[in-house]
Amino acid sequence: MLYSRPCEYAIRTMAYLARVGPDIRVQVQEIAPAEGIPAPFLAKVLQQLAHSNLVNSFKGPGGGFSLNRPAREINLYEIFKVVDGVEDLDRCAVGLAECNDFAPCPLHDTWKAVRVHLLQYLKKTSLEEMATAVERKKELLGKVHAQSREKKV
Amino acid sequence: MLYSRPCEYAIRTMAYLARVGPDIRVQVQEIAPAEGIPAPFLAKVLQQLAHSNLVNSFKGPGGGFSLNRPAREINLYEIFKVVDGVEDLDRCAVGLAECNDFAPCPLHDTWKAVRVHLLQYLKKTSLEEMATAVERKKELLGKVHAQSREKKV
DNA sequence: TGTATTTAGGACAAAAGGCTCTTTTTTTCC
DNA sequence: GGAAAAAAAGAGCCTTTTGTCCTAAATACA
Repeated sequence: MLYSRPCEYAIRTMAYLARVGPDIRVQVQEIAPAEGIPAPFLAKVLQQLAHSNLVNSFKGPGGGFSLNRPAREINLYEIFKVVDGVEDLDRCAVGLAECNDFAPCPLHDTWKAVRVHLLQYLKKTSLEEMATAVERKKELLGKVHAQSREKKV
Repeated sequence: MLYSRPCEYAIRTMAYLARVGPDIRVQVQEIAPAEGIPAPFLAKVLQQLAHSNLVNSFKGPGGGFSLNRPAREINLYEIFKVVDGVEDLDRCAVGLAECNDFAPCPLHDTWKAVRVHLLQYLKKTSLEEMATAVERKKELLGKVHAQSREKKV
């Protein structure tokens, strides 16, 4: 509805990385089953995130992915922009060609307001907040996975 | 972004029918080029609208499609509901499973507000308003087509 | 009654999105 | 240096969406 499947996967995966902590390398094989995402497909998404410097990737034994910056400094809008692009949001909500502020469609102002609202929210919501919220939710749902990891730099 | 292509076509086509007036039969062959919609595909969409009793269809010479009710009494939500269905709107905006008011995702409240906002707008915007707005827009853009038609009942 | 016109409806085609598989490259560790 | 581990890269498949085509049915009108 709001964004594509790869983008949804990207957000959830980055929230996962945020939860395990900075500089912790996590492999596709761990994230995919934990988040219920097809592993080979997730690999593609992570590749894209790595190209955009949202995550770091490390090959070889002990390799994996980690956040490039602290979760606090990454907002959802960045992820959205990288994966889905932002062009569609400028389309007229009812698909009328050449819809703009000068010659608006009946939905124009409403849609514009909605759009601005959403974008602002995406921009001001950090991955850290997102991760916290997800964690809280999992606790509520009784789905806590205890996992131990080794810290690397 | 907001809704599917068939739905976009449906709204534009019904606005077209609203503009030509009640009880005027218009053929696919007229609407399609005027609105830049592939004719065979539009025929399908109109079929669907006819099944849902949003438009009347008439076969044979002098046939075509017309609105079933006055444009003032049709709102955009009805069209949206018939063509796209309304189920997707209930999904979590960030695709988190089991997102609900009890265990919300960070976007939950925002997305919910956006959704309500949009639905209300679709419900309160009539096809008549839509048609008027489109007409005004076309005038502004200097795209006025003069057309004469014969009125039938 | 016959013919032209127009929608109805089913089957098919193309494009896009989502997903998989295999091979290559890089890295670690022995 | 060699073996194993992990991501990178690219080719290919499946499903959904979008769009096309063809034949049948209904209607108006001569």
